[in-house]
Amino acid sequence: MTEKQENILNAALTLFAKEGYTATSTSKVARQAGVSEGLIFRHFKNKEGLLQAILQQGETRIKELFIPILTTEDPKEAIRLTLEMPFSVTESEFEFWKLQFKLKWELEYNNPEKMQPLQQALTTAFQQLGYETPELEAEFIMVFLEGVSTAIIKDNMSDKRKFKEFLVQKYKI
Amino acid sequence: MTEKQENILNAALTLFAKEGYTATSTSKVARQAGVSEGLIFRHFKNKEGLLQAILQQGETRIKELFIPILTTEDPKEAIRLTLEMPFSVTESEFEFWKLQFKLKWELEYNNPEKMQPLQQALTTAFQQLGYETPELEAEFIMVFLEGVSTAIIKDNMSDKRKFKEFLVQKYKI
DNA sequence: TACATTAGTGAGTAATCACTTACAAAAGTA
DNA sequence: TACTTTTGTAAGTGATTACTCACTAATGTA
Repeated sequence: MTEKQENILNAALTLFAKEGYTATSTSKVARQAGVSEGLIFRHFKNKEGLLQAILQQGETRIKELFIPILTTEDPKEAIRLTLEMPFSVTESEFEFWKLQFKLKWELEYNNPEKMQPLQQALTTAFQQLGYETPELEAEFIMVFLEGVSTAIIKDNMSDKRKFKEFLVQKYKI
Repeated sequence: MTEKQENILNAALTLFAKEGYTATSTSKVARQAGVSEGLIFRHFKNKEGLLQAILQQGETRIKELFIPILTTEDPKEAIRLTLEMPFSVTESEFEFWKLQFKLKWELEYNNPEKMQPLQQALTTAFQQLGYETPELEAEFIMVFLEGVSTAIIKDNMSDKRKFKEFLVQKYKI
Protein backbone atom coordinates (compact mmCIF):
# COMPACT_ATOMS: atom_id res chain seq x y z
CA MET A 1 0.00 0.00 0.00
CA THR A 2 1.70 3.20 -1.23
CA GLU A 3 1.20 6.57 0.39
CA LYS A 4 -0.93 7.86 -2.48
CA GLN A 5 -3.07 4.78 -2.29
CA GLU A 6 -3.76 5.52 1.37
CA ASN A 7 -4.48 9.14 0.54
CA ILE A 8 -7.13 8.01 -1.92
CA LEU A 9 -8.79 5.70 0.62
CA ASN A 10 -8.80 8.40 3.30
CA ALA A 11 -10.16 11.05 0.96
CA ALA A 12 -12.84 8.70 -0.33
CA LEU A 13 -13.92 7.68 3.18
CA THR A 14 -14.21 11.31 4.25
CA LEU A 15 -16.13 12.37 1.16
CA PHE A 16 -18.39 9.32 0.98
CA ALA A 17 -19.27 9.74 4.65
CA LYS A 18 -19.93 13.46 4.26
CA GLU A 19 -21.58 13.77 0.85
CA GLY A 20 -22.63 10.22 0.09
CA TYR A 21 -21.35 7.67 -2.38
CA THR A 22 -23.35 8.69 -5.47
CA ALA A 23 -22.90 12.40 -4.88
CA THR A 24 -19.11 12.08 -4.61
CA SER A 25 -17.35 12.07 -7.97
CA THR A 26 -14.06 10.32 -8.58
CA SER A 27 -12.54 13.61 -9.69
CA LYS A 28 -13.41 15.12 -6.31
CA VAL A 29 -11.76 12.20 -4.52
CA ALA A 30 -8.64 12.61 -6.66
CA ARG A 31 -8.45 16.35 -5.98
CA GLN A 32 -8.85 15.83 -2.20
CA ALA A 33 -6.24 13.07 -2.22
CA GLY A 34 -3.81 15.13 -4.29
CA VAL A 35 -3.46 12.56 -7.05
CA SER A 36 -4.51 12.25 -10.67
CA GLU A 37 -7.97 10.82 -11.29
CA GLY A 38 -6.57 7.95 -13.33
CA LEU A 39 -4.68 6.59 -10.33
CA ILE A 40 -7.95 5.71 -8.61
CA PHE A 41 -8.84 3.39 -11.47
CA ARG A 42 -5.33 1.97 -11.66
CA HIS A 43 -5.48 0.86 -8.03
CA PHE A 44 -9.17 0.13 -7.47
CA LYS A 45 -10.43 -0.69 -10.97
CA ASN A 46 -13.58 1.43 -10.65
CA LYS A 47 -15.59 3.55 -8.20
CA GLU A 48 -17.33 0.50 -6.79
CA GLY A 49 -13.94 -1.14 -6.16
CA LEU A 50 -12.85 1.93 -4.23
CA LEU A 51 -15.91 1.63 -2.00
CA GLN A 52 -15.30 -2.08 -1.43
CA ALA A 53 -11.70 -1.39 -0.40
CA ILE A 54 -12.94 1.05 2.23
CA LEU A 55 -15.58 -1.36 3.50
CA GLN A 56 -13.15 -4.23 3.73
CA GLN A 57 -10.84 -2.11 5.88
CA GLY A 58 -13.73 -1.45 8.25
CA GLU A 59 -15.05 -5.01 8.32
CA THR A 60 -12.09 -6.06 10.41
CA ARG A 61 -12.66 -3.28 12.90
CA ILE A 62 -16.31 -4.25 13.33
CA LYS A 63 -15.47 -7.85 14.11
CA GLU A 64 -12.91 -6.75 16.68
CA LEU A 65 -15.56 -4.66 18.43
CA PHE A 66 -17.75 -7.72 18.85
CA ILE A 67 -15.09 -10.02 20.31
CA PRO A 68 -15.41 -9.02 23.98
CA ILE A 69 -19.21 -9.34 23.81
CA LEU A 70 -19.08 -12.73 22.15
CA THR A 71 -16.47 -14.16 24.49
CA THR A 72 -17.57 -12.99 27.93
CA GLU A 73 -19.09 -15.59 30.25
CA ASP A 74 -21.16 -13.10 32.23
CA PRO A 75 -24.57 -12.51 30.54
CA LYS A 76 -25.05 -9.16 32.26
CA GLU A 77 -21.68 -7.98 30.97
CA ALA A 78 -22.62 -9.02 27.43
CA ILE A 79 -25.75 -6.87 27.58
CA ARG A 80 -23.93 -3.94 29.17
CA LEU A 81 -21.12 -4.03 26.61
CA THR A 82 -23.64 -4.11 23.79
CA LEU A 83 -25.58 -1.13 25.07
CA GLU A 84 -22.39 0.82 25.70
CA MET A 85 -20.96 0.09 22.26
CA PRO A 86 -22.43 3.07 20.36
CA PHE A 87 -21.27 5.42 23.13
CA SER A 88 -17.66 4.33 22.78
CA VAL A 89 -17.21 5.06 19.08
CA THR A 90 -13.91 6.92 18.80
CA GLU A 91 -13.22 9.94 16.65
CA SER A 92 -11.25 7.88 14.15
CA GLU A 93 -14.01 5.28 13.75
CA PHE A 94 -16.76 7.86 13.46
CA GLU A 95 -16.50 8.46 9.70
CA PHE A 96 -16.55 4.78 8.96
CA TRP A 97 -19.70 4.23 11.02
CA LYS A 98 -21.42 7.18 9.44
CA LEU A 99 -20.61 5.78 6.02
CA GLN A 100 -21.97 2.42 7.09
CA PHE A 101 -25.32 3.94 8.02
CA LYS A 102 -25.44 6.11 4.92
CA LEU A 103 -24.83 3.16 2.63
CA LYS A 104 -27.58 1.15 4.27
CA TRP A 105 -30.03 3.70 2.91
CA GLU A 106 -28.29 4.94 -0.21
CA LEU A 107 -27.58 1.55 -1.75
CA GLU A 108 -29.89 -1.43 -1.28
CA TYR A 109 -26.91 -2.70 0.67
CA ASN A 110 -28.69 -4.70 3.38
CA ASN A 111 -26.69 -7.14 5.44
CA PRO A 112 -28.29 -7.78 8.79
CA GLU A 113 -26.46 -11.10 8.95
CA LYS A 114 -23.39 -9.11 9.98
CA MET A 115 -25.16 -8.38 13.28
CA GLN A 116 -26.50 -11.92 13.66
CA PRO A 117 -23.70 -13.22 15.94
CA LEU A 118 -24.33 -10.32 18.32
CA GLN A 119 -28.07 -10.98 18.41
CA GLN A 120 -27.42 -14.66 19.08
CA ALA A 121 -25.10 -13.81 21.96
CA LEU A 122 -27.75 -11.54 23.46
CA THR A 123 -30.40 -14.24 23.15
CA THR A 124 -28.17 -16.62 25.07
CA ALA A 125 -27.48 -13.96 27.66
CA PHE A 126 -31.17 -13.30 28.31
CA GLN A 127 -31.77 -17.03 28.41
CA GLN A 128 -29.14 -17.43 31.13
CA LEU A 129 -30.77 -14.62 33.08
CA GLY A 130 -34.08 -16.48 33.01
CA TYR A 131 -36.09 -14.11 30.81
CA GLU A 132 -39.32 -15.57 29.45
CA THR A 133 -38.79 -14.60 25.79
CA PRO A 134 -35.03 -14.18 25.31
CA GLU A 135 -35.28 -13.96 21.50
CA LEU A 136 -37.64 -10.98 21.71
CA GLU A 137 -35.52 -9.34 24.41
CA ALA A 138 -32.47 -9.68 22.19
CA GLU A 139 -34.32 -8.33 19.18
CA PHE A 140 -35.51 -5.43 21.32
CA ILE A 141 -31.90 -4.53 22.13
CA MET A 142 -30.81 -4.85 18.50
CA VAL A 143 -33.63 -2.60 17.34
CA PHE A 144 -32.86 -0.15 20.10
CA LEU A 145 -29.16 -0.23 19.20
CA GLU A 146 -30.02 0.99 15.71
CA GLY A 147 -31.85 3.96 17.22
CA VAL A 148 -29.08 4.83 19.65
CA SER A 149 -26.41 4.64 16.96
CA THR A 150 -28.45 6.88 14.69
CA ALA A 151 -28.99 9.43 17.44
CA ILE A 152 -25.28 9.50 18.27
CA ILE A 153 -24.09 9.76 14.69
CA LYS A 154 -26.63 12.46 13.89
CA ASP A 155 -25.82 14.13 17.23
CA ASN A 156 -29.48 14.12 18.28
CA MET A 157 -28.99 13.06 21.88
CA SER A 158 -29.59 15.53 24.67
CA ASP A 159 -26.96 14.16 27.08
CA LYS A 160 -25.03 11.03 26.14
CA ARG A 161 -23.64 10.38 29.62
CA LYS A 162 -27.02 10.67 31.33
CA PHE A 163 -28.73 8.53 28.75
CA LYS A 164 -26.07 5.83 29.08
CA GLU A 165 -26.47 5.78 32.87
CA PHE A 166 -30.22 5.57 32.42
CA LEU A 167 -29.81 2.48 30.24
CA VAL A 168 -27.52 0.72 32.69
CA GLN A 169 -30.01 1.40 35.47
CA LYS A 170 -32.95 0.21 33.37
CA TYR A 171 -31.32 -3.16 32.74
CA LYS A 172 -29.77 -3.32 36.26
CA ILE A 173 -26.39 -4.21 34.82
CA MET B 1 -52.88 20.58 -9.98
CA THR B 2 -53.08 19.00 -13.45
CA GLU B 3 -52.92 15.28 -14.09
CA LYS B 4 -49.42 15.43 -15.53
CA GLN B 5 -48.26 17.41 -12.53
CA GLU B 6 -49.52 14.64 -10.27
CA ASN B 7 -47.86 12.03 -12.47
CA ILE B 8 -44.55 13.81 -12.01
CA LEU B 9 -44.93 13.92 -8.23
CA ASN B 10 -45.88 10.25 -8.03
CA ALA B 11 -43.05 9.16 -10.32
CA ALA B 12 -40.55 11.25 -8.39
CA LEU B 13 -41.70 9.91 -5.02
CA THR B 14 -41.40 6.33 -6.23
CA LEU B 15 -37.98 6.82 -7.81
CA PHE B 16 -36.53 8.95 -5.02
CA ALA B 17 -37.68 6.39 -2.44
CA LYS B 18 -36.29 3.48 -4.43
CA GLU B 19 -33.06 4.81 -5.94
CA GLY B 20 -32.38 7.89 -3.86
CA TYR B 21 -32.56 11.59 -4.67
CA THR B 22 -29.11 12.10 -6.16
CA ALA B 23 -29.16 8.86 -8.12
CA THR B 24 -32.50 9.71 -9.76
CA SER B 25 -32.17 11.94 -12.82
CA THR B 26 -34.87 14.32 -13.93
CA SER B 27 -34.96 12.58 -17.29
CA LYS B 28 -35.81 9.31 -15.54
CA VAL B 29 -38.63 10.99 -13.63
CA ALA B 30 -40.00 12.46 -16.84
CA ARG B 31 -39.89 9.11 -18.62
CA GLN B 32 -41.66 7.34 -15.74
CA ALA B 33 -44.28 10.09 -15.54
CA GLY B 34 -44.85 10.05 -19.27
CA VAL B 35 -44.09 13.74 -19.78
CA SER B 36 -41.36 15.83 -21.35
CA GLU B 37 -38.41 16.64 -19.14
CA GLY B 38 -38.97 20.36 -19.56
CA LEU B 39 -42.34 20.15 -17.84
CA ILE B 40 -40.69 19.25 -14.54
CA PHE B 41 -38.83 22.56 -14.58
CA ARG B 42 -41.88 24.48 -15.71
CA HIS B 43 -43.87 23.31 -12.68
CA PHE B 44 -41.23 22.85 -10.00
CA LYS B 45 -38.45 25.23 -11.11
CA ASN B 46 -35.65 22.72 -10.44
CA LYS B 47 -34.94 19.25 -9.04
CA GLU B 48 -34.78 20.61 -5.51
CA GLY B 49 -38.20 22.21 -5.98
CA LEU B 50 -39.61 18.87 -7.05
CA LEU B 51 -38.33 17.29 -3.85
CA GLN B 52 -39.76 20.08 -1.73
CA ALA B 53 -43.17 19.64 -3.34
CA ILE B 54 -43.13 15.96 -2.39
CA LEU B 55 -42.02 16.69 1.16
CA GLN B 56 -44.67 19.36 1.65
CA GLN B 57 -47.36 16.88 0.61
CA GLY B 58 -46.15 14.46 3.26
CA GLU B 59 -45.71 17.04 6.01
CA THR B 60 -49.46 17.28 6.37
CA ARG B 61 -49.83 13.52 6.68
CA ILE B 62 -47.18 13.38 9.42
CA LYS B 63 -48.94 16.00 11.49
CA GLU B 64 -52.24 14.13 11.16
CA LEU B 65 -50.59 10.98 12.47
CA PHE B 66 -49.56 12.81 15.63
CA ILE B 67 -52.96 14.33 16.43
CA PRO B 68 -54.46 11.38 18.37
CA ILE B 69 -51.28 11.03 20.44
CA LEU B 70 -51.13 14.73 21.22
CA THR B 71 -54.79 15.06 22.14
CA THR B 72 -55.49 11.96 24.26
CA GLU B 73 -55.94 12.49 27.99
CA ASP B 74 -54.81 8.99 28.95
CA PRO B 75 -50.99 8.86 29.35
CA LYS B 76 -50.88 5.09 28.79
CA GLU B 77 -52.76 5.46 25.54
CA ALA B 78 -50.32 8.12 24.36
CA ILE B 79 -47.41 5.74 24.91
CA ARG B 80 -49.23 2.83 23.31
CA LEU B 81 -50.22 4.83 20.24
CA THR B 82 -46.64 6.03 19.84
CA LEU B 83 -45.18 2.54 19.99
CA GLU B 84 -47.81 1.20 17.61
CA MET B 85 -47.31 3.98 15.08
CA PRO B 86 -44.54 2.37 12.99
CA PHE B 87 -46.53 -0.86 12.81
CA SER B 88 -49.53 0.85 11.29
CA VAL B 89 -47.85 2.45 8.30
CA THR B 90 -50.11 1.73 5.35
CA GLU B 91 -49.01 0.62 1.89
CA SER B 92 -49.68 4.05 0.43
CA GLU B 93 -47.65 5.85 3.10
CA PHE B 94 -44.73 3.44 2.91
CA GLU B 95 -42.88 5.11 0.03
CA PHE B 96 -43.09 8.47 1.67
CA TRP B 97 -41.66 7.17 4.95
CA LYS B 98 -38.88 5.35 3.18
CA LEU B 99 -37.98 8.56 1.37
CA GLN B 100 -38.01 10.43 4.68
CA PHE B 101 -35.46 8.05 6.16
CA LYS B 102 -33.35 8.01 3.02
CA LEU B 103 -33.15 11.78 2.90
CA LYS B 104 -32.10 11.98 6.53
CA TRP B 105 -28.88 10.22 5.54
CA GLU B 106 -28.47 11.31 1.92
CA LEU B 107 -28.82 15.04 2.47
CA GLU B 108 -27.70 16.82 5.65
CA TYR B 109 -31.42 17.24 6.05
CA ASN B 110 -31.74 17.05 9.85
CA ASN B 111 -34.96 18.17 11.44
CA PRO B 112 -35.49 16.53 14.80
CA GLU B 113 -37.72 19.45 15.79
CA LYS B 114 -40.46 17.83 13.72
CA MET B 115 -40.60 15.08 16.35
CA GLN B 116 -40.33 17.47 19.28
CA PRO B 117 -44.10 17.76 20.00
CA LEU B 118 -44.30 13.97 20.22
CA GLN B 119 -41.36 13.77 22.61
CA GLN B 120 -42.93 16.49 24.76
CA ALA B 121 -46.24 14.60 24.90
CA LEU B 122 -44.41 11.45 25.98
CA THR B 123 -42.54 13.32 28.69
CA THR B 124 -45.84 14.57 30.08
CA ALA B 125 -47.32 11.08 29.86
CA PHE B 126 -44.48 9.52 31.86
CA GLN B 127 -44.70 12.36 34.32
CA GLN B 128 -48.39 11.63 34.91
CA LEU B 129 -47.57 7.97 35.42
CA GLY B 130 -45.12 8.91 38.16
CA TYR B 131 -41.86 7.87 36.49
CA GLU B 132 -38.72 9.21 38.15
CA THR B 133 -37.07 10.58 35.01
CA PRO B 134 -39.86 11.22 32.48
CA GLU B 135 -37.58 13.11 30.07
CA LEU B 136 -35.21 10.18 29.77
CA GLU B 137 -38.08 7.71 29.43
CA ALA B 138 -39.50 9.81 26.60
CA GLU B 139 -36.14 10.07 24.90
CA PHE B 140 -35.75 6.31 25.27
CA ILE B 141 -39.00 5.78 23.38
CA MET B 142 -38.04 8.26 20.67
CA VAL B 143 -34.68 6.60 20.15
CA PHE B 144 -36.34 3.21 20.13
CA LEU B 145 -38.94 4.45 17.64
CA GLU B 146 -36.15 5.26 15.21
CA GLY B 147 -34.89 1.70 15.46
CA VAL B 148 -38.33 0.13 15.04
CA SER B 149 -39.15 2.29 12.03
CA THR B 150 -35.86 1.38 10.41
CA ALA B 151 -36.40 -2.34 11.00
CA ILE B 152 -39.91 -2.19 9.54
CA ILE B 153 -38.97 -0.15 6.49
CA LYS B 154 -35.96 -2.36 5.80
CA ASP B 155 -38.10 -5.43 6.56
CA ASN B 156 -35.60 -6.67 9.15
CA MET B 157 -38.08 -7.75 11.80
CA SER B 158 -38.62 -11.43 12.49
CA ASP B 159 -42.33 -11.19 13.41
CA LYS B 160 -43.99 -7.81 13.56
CA ARG B 161 -47.12 -8.98 15.39
CA LYS B 162 -45.16 -10.80 18.10
CA PHE B 163 -42.77 -7.90 18.56
CA LYS B 164 -45.63 -5.44 18.89
CA GLU B 165 -47.32 -7.60 21.53
CA PHE B 166 -44.01 -7.85 23.36
CA LEU B 167 -43.77 -4.06 23.48
CA VAL B 168 -47.28 -3.60 24.81
CA GLN B 169 -46.57 -6.17 27.51
CA LYS B 170 -43.24 -4.56 28.42
CA TYR B 171 -44.87 -1.20 29.06
CA LYS B 172 -48.02 -2.74 30.54
CA ILE B 173 -50.25 -0.62 28.34
C1' DT C 1 -64.49 36.64 -30.80
C1' DA C 2 -59.88 38.55 -29.26
C1' DC C 3 -56.32 38.17 -26.17
C1' DA C 4 -53.59 36.75 -22.24
C1' DT C 5 -52.06 33.08 -19.49
C1' DT C 6 -50.89 28.47 -18.60
C1' DA C 7 -49.52 23.70 -19.98
C1' DG C 8 -46.63 21.08 -22.60
C1' DT C 9 -42.98 19.67 -25.99
C1' DG C 10 -38.47 18.65 -28.36
C1' DA C 11 -34.21 19.97 -29.29
C1' DG C 12 -30.88 22.10 -27.59
C1' DT C 13 -26.94 23.75 -23.76
C1' DA C 14 -22.40 23.58 -21.00
C1' DA C 15 -20.78 20.93 -17.36
C1' DT C 16 -19.80 16.84 -15.25
C1' DC C 17 -19.82 11.84 -14.96
C1' DA C 18 -17.05 7.30 -14.69
C1' DC C 19 -13.59 5.59 -17.15
C1' DT C 20 -9.63 4.79 -20.91
C1' DT C 21 -5.42 5.40 -23.22
C1' DA C 22 -0.73 6.58 -24.25
C1' DC C 23 3.09 7.48 -22.17
C1' DA C 24 6.78 8.70 -18.57
C1' DA C 25 8.95 8.09 -14.03
C1' DA C 26 10.13 5.11 -10.29
C1' DA C 27 11.14 0.87 -8.18
C1' DG C 28 12.23 -3.81 -8.07
C1' DT C 29 15.14 -7.68 -9.86
C1' DA C 30 18.77 -10.35 -12.33
C1' DT D 1 23.94 -2.40 -15.50
C1' DA D 2 19.77 -4.05 -18.35
C1' DC D 3 15.13 -5.25 -18.12
C1' DT D 4 10.51 -5.86 -16.20
C1' DT D 5 6.93 -4.36 -13.36
C1' DT D 6 4.58 -1.05 -10.87
C1' DT D 7 3.19 3.70 -10.02
C1' DG D 8 1.73 7.78 -11.73
C1' DT D 9 0.02 11.51 -14.98
C1' DA D 10 -2.41 14.38 -18.64
C1' DA D 11 -5.49 14.45 -21.93
C1' DG D 12 -8.69 12.49 -23.72
C1' DT D 13 -13.56 9.41 -24.44
C1' DG D 14 -18.85 9.02 -25.03
C1' DA D 15 -22.65 9.19 -22.01
C1' DT D 16 -25.38 11.57 -18.85
C1' DT D 17 -26.40 15.47 -15.87
C1' DA D 18 -29.62 19.50 -14.56
C1' DC D 19 -31.50 22.92 -16.94
C1' DT D 20 -32.94 26.42 -20.95
C1' DC D 21 -35.11 28.02 -25.04
C1' DA D 22 -38.15 28.64 -28.80
C1' DC D 23 -42.20 27.21 -29.87
C1' DT D 24 -47.15 25.16 -30.10
C1' DA D 25 -51.59 23.66 -27.87
C1' DA D 26 -54.87 24.28 -24.55
C1' DT D 27 -57.40 26.97 -21.34
C1' DG D 28 -59.23 30.71 -19.26
C1' DT D 29 -61.37 35.54 -19.38
C1' DA D 30 -63.34 40.04 -21.29
